[in-house]
Amino acid sequence: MVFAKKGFDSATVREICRDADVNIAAISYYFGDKERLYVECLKAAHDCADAGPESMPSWPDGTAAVDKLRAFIGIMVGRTHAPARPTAMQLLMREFAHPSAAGQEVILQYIRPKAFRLRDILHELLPGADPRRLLMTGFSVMGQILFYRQNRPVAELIFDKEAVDALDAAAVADHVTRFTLAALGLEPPYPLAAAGGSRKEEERTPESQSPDAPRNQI
Amino acid sequence: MVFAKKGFDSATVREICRDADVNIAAISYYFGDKERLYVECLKAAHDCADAGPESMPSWPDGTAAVDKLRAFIGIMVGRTHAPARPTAMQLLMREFAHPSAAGQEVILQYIRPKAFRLRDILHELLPGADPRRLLMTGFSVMGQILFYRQNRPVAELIFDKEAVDALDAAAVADHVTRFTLAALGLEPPYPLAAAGGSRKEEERTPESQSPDAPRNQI
DNA sequence: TACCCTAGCAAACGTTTGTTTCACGTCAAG
DNA sequence: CTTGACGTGAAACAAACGTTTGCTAGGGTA
Repeated sequence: MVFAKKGFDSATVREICRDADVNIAAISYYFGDKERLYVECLKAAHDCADAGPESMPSWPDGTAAVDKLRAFIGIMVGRTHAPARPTAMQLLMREFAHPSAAGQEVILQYIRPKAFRLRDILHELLPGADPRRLLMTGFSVMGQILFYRQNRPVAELIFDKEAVDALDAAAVADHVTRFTLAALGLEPPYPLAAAGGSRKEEERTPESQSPDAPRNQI
Repeated sequence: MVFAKKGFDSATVREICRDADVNIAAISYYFGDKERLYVECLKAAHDCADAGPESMPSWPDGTAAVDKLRAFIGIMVGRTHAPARPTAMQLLMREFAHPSAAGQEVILQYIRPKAFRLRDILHELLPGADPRRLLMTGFSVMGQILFYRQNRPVAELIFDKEAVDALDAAAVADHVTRFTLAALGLEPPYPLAAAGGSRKEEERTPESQSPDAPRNQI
């Protein structure tokens, strides 16, 4: 998708049509104009990013809050770090950074439930925390997760590209989970737990988490 | 600056010149073309963002690593959260998210020293940690800090705008510092240290408390 | 056959883009 | 006073933009 790579303004209808092998007039015919095509792309991207092998599960009643947080982080890292549809996620993230009036609603619909889900988990985890701290704690979790998507190009420039690329979804999810749980006092401090050497390097998940997923362009 | 608000492609030379009260031909006369003007803007933004009342200090020899981290976080939060030159920081962050070939060098020059500084501090703080974990820990710190700049629009959409705006630089810096130090086991766990007594259960959770409601279509 | 409607295409539309041109004003040096 | 370099503003430029137009098939209906 050209919109995902270049953004709304930089993407031209001619390039989009050349890429999709359709005639220029088709955009006007089917969508009306460029902006309405963009909105439809956003909706499609939202549907793509939201669907997947694992949606946000509704846990069994007895699930411990810590496990919920663990699962939440794992899913969110998987979604953003190695999404089934990279271009769809890229398009959403672009709107994320610079929301346009067109995509505001779509973004809200996509993000809001997850934000509330995280806050509910944290609230269950820290019953006594005031809302302000709850909010910032959620931001700390999401900030860690989103960093790898939003700042990866810069990180690869500054450090070794290979070292950054070696951080796969499983490693990142594990790190963020431990870091967060340790910060909340729900697990031993991070470096001490790691110094024991119990951490196995072999448990990385195979990167093809959905080998049969249709990978067509939006 | 029009570039900061709209990005390179969306900003037109006519709007830039109208905004700056100069003639269109002046751009060609002084800079050559639009792109070289953009590079000069980036350099100027870098100079603006780097200068300030407190540059990155060189601490006295005896400074404890914890205090260095505290100061680092405080400075970075202050720079990104309430920068002296908002538009300059906005322009840098735009390049940050979508680096162009033009601005790559400028960005590297601006960010790289700070990244290494943070890693040195963390290395001093955690002598035994392997590089991989050191890297991710630095990302966790920077992710928390950058979240408030890169995702503020979305956060304001999802939660109360006032609640998000109430998180000033000092509060964010304090939170990130405590969260990080607790995660590293260098301070007591965060919620315990903070649980002074604000035990208010009647916080405003806007109707998000429907655990298995069908509206949750994630 | 005659008619209508939809889908799709090439070409052209008017506008806006970044850039260039050129005449004019300024001012210090010769 | 003349000269020439410098800076500036209005206009013009080709190219590219999003959008519209007019036309051609093709299939269903009466």
